[in-house]
Amino acid sequence: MAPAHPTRADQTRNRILQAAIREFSEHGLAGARTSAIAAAAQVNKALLYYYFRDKEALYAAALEEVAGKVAGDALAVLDLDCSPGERMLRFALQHFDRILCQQGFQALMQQEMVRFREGHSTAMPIIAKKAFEPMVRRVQVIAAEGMRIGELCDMDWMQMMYSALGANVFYFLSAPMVQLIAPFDPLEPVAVGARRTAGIEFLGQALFVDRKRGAQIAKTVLAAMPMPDVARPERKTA
Amino acid sequence: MAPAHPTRADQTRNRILQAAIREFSEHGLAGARTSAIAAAAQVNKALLYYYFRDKEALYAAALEEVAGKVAGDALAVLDLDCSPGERMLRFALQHFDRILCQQGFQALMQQEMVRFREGHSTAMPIIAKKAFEPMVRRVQVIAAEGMRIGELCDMDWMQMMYSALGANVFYFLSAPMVQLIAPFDPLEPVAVGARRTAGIEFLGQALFVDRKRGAQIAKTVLAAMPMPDVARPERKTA
DNA sequence: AGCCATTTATTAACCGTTTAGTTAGACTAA
DNA sequence: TTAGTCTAACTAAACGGTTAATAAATGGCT
Repeated sequence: MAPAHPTRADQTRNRILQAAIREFSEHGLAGARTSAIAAAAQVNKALLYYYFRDKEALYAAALEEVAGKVAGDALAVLDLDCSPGERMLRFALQHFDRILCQQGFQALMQQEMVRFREGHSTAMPIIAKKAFEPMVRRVQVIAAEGMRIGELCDMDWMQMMYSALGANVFYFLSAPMVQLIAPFDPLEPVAVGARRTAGIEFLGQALFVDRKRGAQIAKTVLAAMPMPDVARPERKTA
Repeated sequence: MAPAHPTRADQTRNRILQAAIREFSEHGLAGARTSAIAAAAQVNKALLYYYFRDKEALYAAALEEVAGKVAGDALAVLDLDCSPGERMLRFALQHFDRILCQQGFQALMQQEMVRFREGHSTAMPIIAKKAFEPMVRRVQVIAAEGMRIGELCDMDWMQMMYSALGANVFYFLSAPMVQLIAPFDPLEPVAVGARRTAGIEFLGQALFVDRKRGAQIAKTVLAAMPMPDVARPERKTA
């Protein structure tokens, strides 16, 4: 995958891909401009068509790039050596941090889900099978294990996923709207940190048979996984 | 607002608006075609510009139309005459049913949130203030009341909202992907019904101080609010 | 009621710009 | 030299938006 000697061409191709991820996540497939991608990658527009068949192929490649990275990270967390409940909380927290750090990815996926529901989209099936299916399968066995040993409440494992991840997605999804009607900025580090803590503590209360134990594990996980610096100064008004 | 005699012009304008809601929710602002909207509304393209300044103004009008309806429905539920905890569960359930019935609205909002985060969008501030702020405020006082009387767990009320609504949004948002990797279709009525029940029962367990009472109320609410028929046969392959 | 003047609603045809995509050829490192 | 990269210049089509002309209401006046 990653060659020892990234040739000049490889670097160029990658510059294009990174620029594409940015442009597509900000404007969607239809809204993205190929000329903008070329400019951001500092190449001629024709070069996009040298490396990728057309706009849609470039879009699919961008999607695949981010999805692969995400699934890899997630699987690593799910295979840690600790109790199923703790792995679940770690999984949820990592999910939160990923959205926090790579909001581009999240925007990309959201738009693609809408697009796919309408019947367009060809990339989804591929990344679903390749990246997300293994991850979801893993969560399923962990949830089952946690219930079997009496650590986690007996409930549908999918329900557990929806509870664990839904609030994360929704927090960032609704942030722009909350910014407008709340007296604070939900994307400010202090607010993000509070929400991050609250989310995990909530899962500790909601998922575990023993709420005391849930609170304990939540504390452990939060201590073990400090909030990453989000090095994005946001240039909205520019 | 709604005149006793909707004139011919009013009907036309409304046809355009409905067509716009559909087209924009399926393709986004950039992807939507004004000619497609005109065709769907069975009018000449120039009529769009007779009733609305430009494409973006039409988009804003479509957004405002759906947001207004949503907020109205939600406020009605929040003012029912029952305990704060029950109102919260009813609110969450109605939120679920709304997404189920009006998936177009949800797609529209999601895309707009992404768009707004990137700095574009002019419609968001208006619909935020007019439609969503009153709703959120109402939830806040209900949550506070529920905690004060010892019915609901003591937690940040925003956290409560994120938990209650996040899973709903996430369920439908992720449905296209789940369709690809799960052995069942999450949008099939039986799956939707199961998830609907599970979500409310989960909140009954997670939000209430007394889990028994939470389960009881969840059962009551589910009985009082039967799942609506979703009269959308889906024509994806067409 | 019936007729005309004025406004409102609607359309066919068109225009300028933007956009994805192409071509023909130049540069560069082995 | 030559295969692999890369670009300036171009094209054809699509798109948002306009215009000028027409059809349908509306409201007064007799």
